Amino acid sequence: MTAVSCPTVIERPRDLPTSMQQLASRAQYRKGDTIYYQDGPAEYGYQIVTGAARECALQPDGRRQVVGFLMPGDMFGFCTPQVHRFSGETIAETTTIARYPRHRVERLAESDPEVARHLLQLANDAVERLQNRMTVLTRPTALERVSSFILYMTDGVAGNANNSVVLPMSRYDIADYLALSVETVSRTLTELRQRRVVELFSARCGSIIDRALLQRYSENGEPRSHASQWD
Amino acid sequence: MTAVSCPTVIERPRDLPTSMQQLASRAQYRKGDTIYYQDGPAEYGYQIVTGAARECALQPDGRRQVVGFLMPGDMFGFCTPQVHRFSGETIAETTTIARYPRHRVERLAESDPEVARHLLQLANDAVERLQNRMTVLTRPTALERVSSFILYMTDGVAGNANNSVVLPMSRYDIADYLALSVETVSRTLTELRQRRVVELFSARCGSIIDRALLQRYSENGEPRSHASQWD
DNA sequence: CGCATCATTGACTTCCGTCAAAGTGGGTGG
DNA sequence: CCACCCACTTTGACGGAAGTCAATGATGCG
Repeated sequence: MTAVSCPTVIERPRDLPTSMQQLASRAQYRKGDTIYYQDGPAEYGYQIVTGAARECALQPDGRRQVVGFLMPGDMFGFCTPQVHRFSGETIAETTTIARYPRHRVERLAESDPEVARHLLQLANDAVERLQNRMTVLTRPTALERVSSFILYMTDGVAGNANNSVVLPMSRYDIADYLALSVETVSRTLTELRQRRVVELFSARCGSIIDRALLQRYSENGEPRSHASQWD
Repeated sequence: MTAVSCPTVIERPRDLPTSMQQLASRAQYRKGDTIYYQDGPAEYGYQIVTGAARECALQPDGRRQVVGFLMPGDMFGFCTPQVHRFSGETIAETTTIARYPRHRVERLAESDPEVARHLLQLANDAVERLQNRMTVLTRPTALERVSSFILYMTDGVAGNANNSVVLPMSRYDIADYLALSVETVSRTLTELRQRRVVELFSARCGSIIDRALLQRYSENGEPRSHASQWD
């Protein structure tokens, strides 16, 4: 069972009030489609039905951050000001997404406390996603970041009791998520493979061989913190 | 006026509904006091009245992250599950904080849509704080991170039209916020001082000499992103 | 006045980013 | 069906930036 210790609390399943579900419409996307644009109007909230997506932030200097990955069941685009802070883009070859008109959801929330509670919950989820990434970004070494990431991608994924790893996103996406160069991501994966901690059947699909070790790697590196000067 | 481009949208002022304000009680803290504990019950939300505080995450391996700094007007501890993900600790010698019982606020939100809206807004603020830090953490060089940080600490601070910089927190706090070593933070500040971009009257107090340059430093470094493979 | 905490500086080493090049695989069109 | 192409992935060599270790300065509080 090995209770997972750190950043990997994911919120995949979500039971919505039917009053809210009824507002949804579905849309099909193909790989690389933009669901919504950064700085564009935030008219809808979304939920992945099948496939996968990513949230990106394009910075003024042209750099790209991948802020989070979205898997089936994940909801996103609800906790945002009038204008999207990120863009949402599909990753998987074909992705189905349920779309909720935000203003109607919000109107519903005014009268239905249960819906309001769910909206707050969605905000919490968004915070959690961000915090997951932050945790990973504070790890000083590439080995720790990549290890964390692999664990993150296996834990909490629906129907994944075993140790299989599926990476729907490219190495570039991973690199921009972990704030590393592609080369470093690739090298680190190779190293994990050579150390027989994971095995990869193909570039994007494999399994964990030694989960405990991976866990240790992800928390590895000597403490470099300056905790509690005042007890 | 040089519109600030990037990570520095802060949300200092906050007009709360009086129905919510009436729930508040005040408390005095001294430097280093813990306002609430990570993994402890989240019974209250808070607002800094005077002084300053930090949110910290202690990781299982013993490392500390400083997740964010809280200045007068900032609200925090509202957007959290039953249990605090962070701890909250005061930084300033004496800090006054308004305390809102969460369950009463939430109960109020069930009947008062305006309060509910404010709660969502607070979630947005939390997201914004996290995203500020994330933006900074993705900057590859220490110069960029420290420059961003200085700008972050001057922009949006109430009543700071000028270029004065006040750093209520220690170098260690800054280091744990930027995920750098203390030495690197110190060295980088020294370098900024030598290049006459900032001046420091004391370790924690100074002013910006060349804001434009600081801005450039904070966005410096060649793009290292892998944007839009599929345009 | 003295100690403890915080801050700075220096020397050395390691890790990662950059540049460059080769390898892989899947999809499309001939 | 095959071949080509393009996007993606991997690997290698090199240099620079930041972490670590160690020591010295500053500052503030008792």
